[in-house]
Amino acid sequence: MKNLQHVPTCEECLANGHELFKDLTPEELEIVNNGKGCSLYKRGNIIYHEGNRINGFYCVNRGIIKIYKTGIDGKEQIIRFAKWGDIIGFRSVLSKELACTTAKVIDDAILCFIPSENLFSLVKNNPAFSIRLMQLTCRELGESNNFITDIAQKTVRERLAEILLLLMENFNLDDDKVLQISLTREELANMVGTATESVIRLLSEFKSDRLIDLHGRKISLLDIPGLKKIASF
Amino acid sequence: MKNLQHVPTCEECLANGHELFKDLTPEELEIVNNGKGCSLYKRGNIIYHEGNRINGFYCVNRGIIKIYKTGIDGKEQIIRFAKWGDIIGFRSVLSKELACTTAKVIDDAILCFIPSENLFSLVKNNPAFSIRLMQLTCRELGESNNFITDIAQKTVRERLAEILLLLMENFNLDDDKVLQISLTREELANMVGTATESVIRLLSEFKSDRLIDLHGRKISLLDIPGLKKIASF
DNA sequence: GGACAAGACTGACATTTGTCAGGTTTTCGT
DNA sequence: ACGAAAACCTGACAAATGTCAGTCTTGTCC
Repeated sequence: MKNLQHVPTCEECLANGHELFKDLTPEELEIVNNGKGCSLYKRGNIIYHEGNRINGFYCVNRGIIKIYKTGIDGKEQIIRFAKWGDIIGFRSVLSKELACTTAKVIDDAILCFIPSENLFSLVKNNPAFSIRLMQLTCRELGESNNFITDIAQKTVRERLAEILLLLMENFNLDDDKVLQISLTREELANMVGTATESVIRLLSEFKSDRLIDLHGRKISLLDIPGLKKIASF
Repeated sequence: MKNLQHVPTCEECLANGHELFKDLTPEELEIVNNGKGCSLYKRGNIIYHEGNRINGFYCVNRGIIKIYKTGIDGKEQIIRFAKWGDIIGFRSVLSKELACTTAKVIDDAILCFIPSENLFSLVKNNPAFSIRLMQLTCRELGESNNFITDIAQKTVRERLAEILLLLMENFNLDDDKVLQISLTREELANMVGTATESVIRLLSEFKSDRLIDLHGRKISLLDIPGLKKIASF
């Protein structure tokens, strides 16, 4: 990957509200900052592959990454997205397993790689960091439990409405109510866990019911309460 | 819950191969052991309810607990089981969230409750414990990713075969190849994420294909390779 | 700007799975 | 051991969703 002209620093992210390293001493922060490697990734680049060993974790400085698992016949199941302030790759490092997901860039991104020795060193020397990291991991585990239950029990229609609302919460709408993340219909289907055509049909239906508007890949959410009702919140 | 005549000790579990407290000093182990409360739970007892605050976590000393989330119309989605050596309830403690699951006893159980102050104290003072707990949590997160992908992509038939094999791995077969966990058809359906009748029909089909045998609630796995083939391992 | 590939859309039809209803068997508690 | 409730089973039918094929539109690259 290309190297950067402006290398992001941990201090900048901290100043912008990044939380993971909030409890680090200045010395610890300097060690992490000096030990990291930051790279620019273009849309479509793979950060790490399912099945590979990862020797560190990544902080997302800009852009959007999709984290997915490849199932039957190579079909993707998107597990989640990562954006500024999120970290990826730590699960396999800490569990001492191979990566069980692939991370792919969907909006041009900058990621900072932090070697696993630095991660383990922080866990060993800074209990406040450990607690914060565990909090993050356990929240992700709770989200997974919700995800499992939704996929198992909700209809595709309910799920699509819910996914649109979750995307709104995570990535916001602009002034025209357009979702600030651009996904193919296939990617939406890979989040819902259904066939691409099912998503296309339901989006058309939502459009004709005036719940959303569609312009190419752009999706405007016109009726949030209506979508919430369908999503069975 | 009833109190016990024989109170299990942490030392006994350690001697039997329990791993979570493996890195504790003798002093730390004594504090945990003295601070815990052990109770007997009968089949059907609830250990903790979804939505409640939990002020500690539980070590399972004997018996089997099902961990489930309640979805639409009160339908359960079983997330996993816990048996001897497993811990439950730590996720909500560490994430500082309410419990997102319910834990219910399916085989009479003994559980030891460890207060959250002791958990946080260990994390603060024993980095090896922290690393071990994080490893455990991250492995569970990896399993969740698999679960999500399977539910989304596999047919109910594939999933049922897979669930039977997972139950075999976790709870073993006896000499007659009978699964050593007793579940209703509804519970199996709540693991697969499908209707009870679908499970019943598929079990009948597996039986007539000589993959399994059924005697009341007892399920014998007769053809492991056949089940693995169906499960798309 | 043009060409081509990828993605989006639609309809027809097939398959899978769920719901409902009724009857049978097993489990559980006394 | 008995009775009641829970669980299991089965068939018919409905609903949801997937697959396939063909056409149209958008995005990307030169």
